[in-house]
Amino acid sequence: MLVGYLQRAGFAVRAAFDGPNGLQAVRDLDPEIVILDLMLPGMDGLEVCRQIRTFSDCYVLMLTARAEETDTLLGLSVGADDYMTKPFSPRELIARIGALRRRPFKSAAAVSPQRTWGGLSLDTAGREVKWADQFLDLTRTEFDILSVLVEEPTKVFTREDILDHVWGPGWVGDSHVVDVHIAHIRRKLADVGGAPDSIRSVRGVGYRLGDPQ
Amino acid sequence: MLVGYLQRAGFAVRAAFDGPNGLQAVRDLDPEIVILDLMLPGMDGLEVCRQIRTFSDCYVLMLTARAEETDTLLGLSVGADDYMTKPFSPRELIARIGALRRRPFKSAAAVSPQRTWGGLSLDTAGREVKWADQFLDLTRTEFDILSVLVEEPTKVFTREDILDHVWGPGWVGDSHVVDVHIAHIRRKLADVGGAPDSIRSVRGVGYRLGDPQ
DNA sequence: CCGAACCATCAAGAAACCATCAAGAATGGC
DNA sequence: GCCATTCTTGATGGTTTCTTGATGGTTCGG
Repeated sequence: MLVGYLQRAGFAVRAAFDGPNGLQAVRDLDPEIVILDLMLPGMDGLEVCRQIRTFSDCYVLMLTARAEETDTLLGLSVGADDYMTKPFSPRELIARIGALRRRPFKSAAAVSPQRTWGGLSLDTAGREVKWADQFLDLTRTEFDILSVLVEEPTKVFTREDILDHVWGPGWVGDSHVVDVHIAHIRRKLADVGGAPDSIRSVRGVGYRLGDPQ
Repeated sequence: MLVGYLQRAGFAVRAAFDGPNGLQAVRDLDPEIVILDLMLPGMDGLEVCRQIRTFSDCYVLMLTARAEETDTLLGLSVGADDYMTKPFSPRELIARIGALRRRPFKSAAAVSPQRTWGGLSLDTAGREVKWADQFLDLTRTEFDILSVLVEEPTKVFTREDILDHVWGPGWVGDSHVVDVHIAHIRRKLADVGGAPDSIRSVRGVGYRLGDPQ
């Protein structure tokens, strides 16, 4: 029945009637979307989904007869992208498929832009910094300074550059503050084993990141 | 009440107070959107929806008092495009209508039904939040804030970000309100055993969700 | 080799920030 | 119109973070 609807909606469809056959078909055809019934002969639908996820990033839409919460949670936890509870209308199925394909994110939505340089990596949206795999606990100003440096990792920034970016152009005060914050960042980096010259001083000019090793 | 909100949002609104009158109005006016309460005098909301579907393709948004699964499933199966559970915030309603109209395919599923992060899971249509398997009883604003955070769980949102999303860009007032609501959410989370840093404060910046364990 | 400029670090007071509580205002349900 | 819930504002206290000033070491030019 589903095959008919989907074909009429313009999709190329391949049906499989048990878990192992389905899995093989996914491997062979590398489809855009898999529609997977939770109740399958031969293999649990959840298991099939888990297996698919080991080699494919395609969209998986689960069908389940029972609306029990546990099912849906389980489904999502093994990597399904959406689920539907029977009975559903063909119209809704088509709509859901459309929604999946339009979804640019998937798990990628959760991944925010990261800048890395050498052992450093910082997530600007989440404001997290790591050296290798260790998180650094930086204050706001420390983080802001580091992100300025990382933005052009080979450039030397004067204290004024840094003040302009982090404090804003209107700020008045001693540019020596920058030194203090840099010292703090260095200290925290050292505490997690960061390279000693991750932040270099350029005498008479300012600061820049060290070359990555 | 709804009529007021919708009019202020720029919609032309026609209200009807029972099923038959509503149906007749839909026939007469051929509206773009129908907002339909499941609890209606004179005729069941589901029946009204089914009838509408016999002659119209307009968007149907169902309102339901209780978030019982059966209601929502039934609603979707008779051809509703989305549903909301009371109590919802007016801005949420406006947002949903906007989403409906922008949607090329019609279905509640275009908005992914559930968002989860760590032990948190929230159902955006039903406006229900759970930690593990416990429901949280959040107010509108609390729910709205949490859904903003969950939308990009690794991002730090400033208070202004949150105000813009939840209160709308025009709002004037102390951004300190956000703190208070966050405190309330935290309290309710703690009451059901939620992870202590489910919502992190990022000093000097704002708030974000904690990493899932 | 000496002095001046420069930088790193420390410490302490000042400022900013956040959590929480409480009370009045607003809102929506009946 | 009244009542209960929810929202907003204000005040307070404790904590973190920022800034400044002082001190001592280092580098570089003369």
